[in-house]
Amino acid sequence: MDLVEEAPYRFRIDRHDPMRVPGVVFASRALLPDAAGDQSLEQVANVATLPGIVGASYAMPDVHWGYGFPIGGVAATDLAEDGVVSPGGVGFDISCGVRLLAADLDRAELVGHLDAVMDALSAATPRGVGRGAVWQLADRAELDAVLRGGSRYAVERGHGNARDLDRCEDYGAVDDADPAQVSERAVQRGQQQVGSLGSGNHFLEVQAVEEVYDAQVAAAFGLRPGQVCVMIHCGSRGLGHQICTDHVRAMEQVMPRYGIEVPDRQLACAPVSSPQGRAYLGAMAAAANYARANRQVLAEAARRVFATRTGRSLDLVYDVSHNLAKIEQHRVDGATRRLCVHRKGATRALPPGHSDLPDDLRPVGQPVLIPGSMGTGSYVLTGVPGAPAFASTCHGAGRVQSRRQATKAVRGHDPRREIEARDIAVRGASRRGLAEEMPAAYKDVAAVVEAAEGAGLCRRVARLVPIGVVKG
DNA sequence: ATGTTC
Repeated sequence: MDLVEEAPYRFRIDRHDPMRVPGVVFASRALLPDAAGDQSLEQVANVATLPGIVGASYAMPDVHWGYGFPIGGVAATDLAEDGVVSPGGVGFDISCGVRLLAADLDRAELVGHLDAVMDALSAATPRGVGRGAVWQLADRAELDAVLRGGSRYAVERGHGNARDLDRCEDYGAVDDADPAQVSERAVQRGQQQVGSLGSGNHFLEVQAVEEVYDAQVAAAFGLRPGQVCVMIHCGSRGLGHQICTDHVRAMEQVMPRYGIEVPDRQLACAPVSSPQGRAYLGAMAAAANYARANRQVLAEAARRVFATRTGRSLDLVYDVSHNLAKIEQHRVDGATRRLCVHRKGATRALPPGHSDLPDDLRPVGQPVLIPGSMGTGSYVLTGVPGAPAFASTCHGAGRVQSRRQATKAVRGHDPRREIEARDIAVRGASRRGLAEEMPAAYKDVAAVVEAAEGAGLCRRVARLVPIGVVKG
């Protein structure tokens, strides 16, 4: 793959047939994927062949190999040019994302309570593959209410407060969810998982604000040095996974009908305006709302723990997804166009002044939440004006080892002890689960964030360090 | 990521 370094932290893959647009990779040279074990740059080029794609096929600094599209990829298609939507451009974990809560508590005040808080969070957070959830939905009708209403419905049912919704992307729910496009099997998988963490890289962490880069913006976000926070990273569980599976299959079957050819069958797609495109977007929106409700009720469970064990509250800083496609308006070549923006392992990063931000955040921009690898720290960023890639930035550290490689790499090591040796309390997680998530399996999140900022995608606001982690 | 291979 030929890369042209066209600016600091910016490489170009020149357009060649059948690409419709170039590829653009935002990264330092050191962060570029290793071609030997990772074909994500070929995937960037493959995505550039999609009908209706505009600008470029973009990759964030944490890019790595994924299903069809790279994880860390951003691609926008023009609705007026028969642009397509592709489930592979969203990923299996639809609306997987991050929620950050800030405690009215300083790190020093938590010291004596940490074990009790961690034990209580562990008990209050259903996790791992399979069942167990905070919220027992009454019936299918209530699941449909979750699919339509997301965090708004959760709050309506007592899981949180009205102010929470101002601090959620889309005020807690996306429009146009269509539960009728969610298969019976997806419904069955989703019925008993609202309020569950899942496994893999999903976690609930107690963290502390270690460093503030912009005091004014941090204060507007509700963050101060030394403050205790809770970060939750999870998604739409089996429901989102099943929806992705179902709609990839449906699109594979109809692509010839639309005359669409793609270089990888995992790029299955259909025009946004087609019945299959609309069906996917309706089901995807339902899964997005499910994921938001999931994070809302997990956060509420964490709040109850903090109230009981410390007497302190947890205020929502923000909740944002990093696996989603959205219909958005952007300026392209001097004209405003309606685009289907796919962000897969990429986070929306609205700049200051954006009309979709609530009043108190509009002057400073959207909080962007970046979880690091386990035990290494996380970042809070904000959007910047005039950024490339349709107001998007990175989503995390990004894998450099496959799960299999990571499992092999810990032979002869004790992963739990190595995390605890960093003064981080660990609750839950199998040996293999920890092995797959060890820092060595990931890029350095600090380098990823430096590259994202250097490329003009976002700006650093604060860095958080882990105190305790609850894992599946 | 995932009732970790319909």
